[in-house]
Amino acid sequence: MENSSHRGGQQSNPQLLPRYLAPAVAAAAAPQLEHQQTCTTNAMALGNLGALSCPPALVDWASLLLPHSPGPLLQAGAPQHAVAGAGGEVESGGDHLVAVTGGSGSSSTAAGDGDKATKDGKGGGRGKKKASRPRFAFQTRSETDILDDGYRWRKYGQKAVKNSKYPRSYYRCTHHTCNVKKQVQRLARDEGIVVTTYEGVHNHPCEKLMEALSPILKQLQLLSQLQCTTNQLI
DNA sequence: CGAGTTTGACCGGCGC
DNA sequence: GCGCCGGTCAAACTCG
Repeated sequence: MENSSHRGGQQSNPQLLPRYLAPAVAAAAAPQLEHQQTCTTNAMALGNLGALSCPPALVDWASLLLPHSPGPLLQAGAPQHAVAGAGGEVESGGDHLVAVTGGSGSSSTAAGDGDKATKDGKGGGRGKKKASRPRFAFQTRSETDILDDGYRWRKYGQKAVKNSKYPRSYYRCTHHTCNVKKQVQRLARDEGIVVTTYEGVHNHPCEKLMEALSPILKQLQLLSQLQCTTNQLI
């Protein structure tokens, strides 16, 4: 039906340049933002690289490649629209996006960190107990519902949501050891805005990001090696 | 044939 | 206790 645009697991968003970089940053940054914290404008702006005017110079790219690397990913920019709705609500912010996070909020997501515990029959582990996982929501102004954030997602459900003519889609990271989920929903009052909510922390590097950055990292390595040898010669 | 999507059903939480 | 609603499951289906 809808969402058929991302068949094959690859989501595409034509408006993003290195498309996977942008949301990947946001996604990777998500874990850094603990509950009830907010994102910086830059972090959010990264959600739409097409409109990104200043390069994310302060982004610690290397840390992005590490699933759990600590430290600030994005440091620039003053917080713009820090919306902290209780329960991880998302509010319309600037032109592009605004992030919000919240602990567990009203979500009844189960799946603590180890996936469904047991399956007692059909729908066994459903909605066990709310385990508060890091949640991170942001909005993007996009014509396509799906952001290509560099990770591979598998859709496992779609629901019509009350007070919204647009359904909410549920995705899970396809990485076997990773149980990060995300919800995608188009805003009812502004259909140009797509709200993406990430839940959980990827415990693996972003494939596309690695793929894209590896040549650059390689070059950097070579350069530093070269510099070392020249320093020794001098 | 494997991987991913669709979709109806199921289940638990929550408000009344 | 009941009904609503959101989140998840899983069979059926599609696609490469």
